[in-house]
Amino acid sequence: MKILIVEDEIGIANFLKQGLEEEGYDVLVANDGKTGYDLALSQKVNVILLDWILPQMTGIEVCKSIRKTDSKTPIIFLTAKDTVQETIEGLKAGANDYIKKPFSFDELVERIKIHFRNENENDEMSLGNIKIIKSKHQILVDNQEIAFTQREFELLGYLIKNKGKVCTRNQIIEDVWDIHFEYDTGVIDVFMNAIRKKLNLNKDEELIKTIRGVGYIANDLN
Amino acid sequence: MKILIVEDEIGIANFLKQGLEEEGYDVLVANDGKTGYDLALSQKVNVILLDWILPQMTGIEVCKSIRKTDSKTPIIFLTAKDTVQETIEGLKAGANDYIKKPFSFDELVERIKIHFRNENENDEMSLGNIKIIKSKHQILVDNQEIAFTQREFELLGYLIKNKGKVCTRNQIIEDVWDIHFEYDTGVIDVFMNAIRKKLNLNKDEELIKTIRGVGYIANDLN
DNA sequence: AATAAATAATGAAAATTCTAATAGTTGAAG
DNA sequence: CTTCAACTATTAGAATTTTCATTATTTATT
Repeated sequence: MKILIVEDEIGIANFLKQGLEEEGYDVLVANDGKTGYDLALSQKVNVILLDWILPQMTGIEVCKSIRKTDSKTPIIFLTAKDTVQETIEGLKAGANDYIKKPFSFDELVERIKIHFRNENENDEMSLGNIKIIKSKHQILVDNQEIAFTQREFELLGYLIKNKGKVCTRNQIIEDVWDIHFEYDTGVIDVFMNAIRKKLNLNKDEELIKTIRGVGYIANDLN
Repeated sequence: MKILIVEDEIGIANFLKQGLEEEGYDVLVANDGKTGYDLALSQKVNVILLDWILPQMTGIEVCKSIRKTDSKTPIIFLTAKDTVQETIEGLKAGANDYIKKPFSFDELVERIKIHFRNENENDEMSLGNIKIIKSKHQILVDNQEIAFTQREFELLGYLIKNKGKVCTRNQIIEDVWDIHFEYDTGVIDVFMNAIRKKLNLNKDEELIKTIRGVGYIANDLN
């Protein structure tokens, strides 16, 4: 998890860098707007902390320029410009949050974490003797790898991520198939069948259960 | 775009409701925590504005309960509890933003818009004589519909959404194929070929160009 | 200008995904 | 306890997606 700090006051930059490194983040510092802009586009950065008043390019300019090519990376303004007008200008430039100096470091950390919540989704998850490793695209049953296709992998991953909760067919179509228009299909059942076959589960086993009229649920048996 | 307001002070709730409706949002109001929680789960809401002090369930309880089953819908605390401690508690409960009363209505609107940026992606887009309508899953060339498969549709849509910018093969695999693990493939080229055939474009036409060594770009010709 | 090396386009076969039809189950109503 | 209706599982075949090999094109080098 890499954070880019764009801040010209060395003292503040160092204070932030040290604090965030203690929190376990990789930190990159740029002391002027132009360098910040270049780093934002060239490095894979997860969050950008941006001052407003900077040499070379202002924070607003940096923010707008980044947004021209990258609409996703979260940008947090961190500035002494504290009027409502300025806050709105910063947000309109494409920022995701706007924190006024002086700020609480703990609150900053918490506001940074908001943007990591999704990326933090566990790379490794397990359900009974099944283990799933997203980054390697692997599924192990009793430490033995079993080949899963893309869709099978995603569907099983989704059920395990939500283990203990019922996943409705609608939720599955939305979240796994990413289909947001009206669509009537029986494809989920077909894939559940394929997954159960590969895992050697028959349909009355507790590990993955059918909830009649609703959907499916994965259960850790403790 | 539907906003749920969970607020027990009728005056504030009405003020917010009216203001947000003028901004063009659909607004739903709950006057106590329990009702708010029920509505949040039963209705398809895009953003939730949450007060802290509420009858039945506190905002914190509502927030935590929603997050148990719904980890996505943005929750914005809107409260008079203004200490750093409380802000952090609110954010840790799963909120996405924390605005202290009294607040500027304009700033609230701007902070709400942050969460709509992604969903606001244009339903209709065009490139030259090509028109794409996401909600209907349609592609029209000179007002004549042409059948596209799912992947073809998504890839062309991605290029048009980013028209004027080069899309690298890596970006395309990440954003269109949603593949985040190491993966070497030539599948993009195959689909570009299929798309060009359907659109009757040969490879040196300006509308969709190959950028050698990088990827592809869609260009509006003006 | 000729050649080689790298990259892209293309076609066809393989694999996956999806549809649609059939068989099997479940649970409610009588 | 049966019967029926609604839902789920399973299968096979159709459509889409992906891989892989071949051909074509571009760029750099001689």
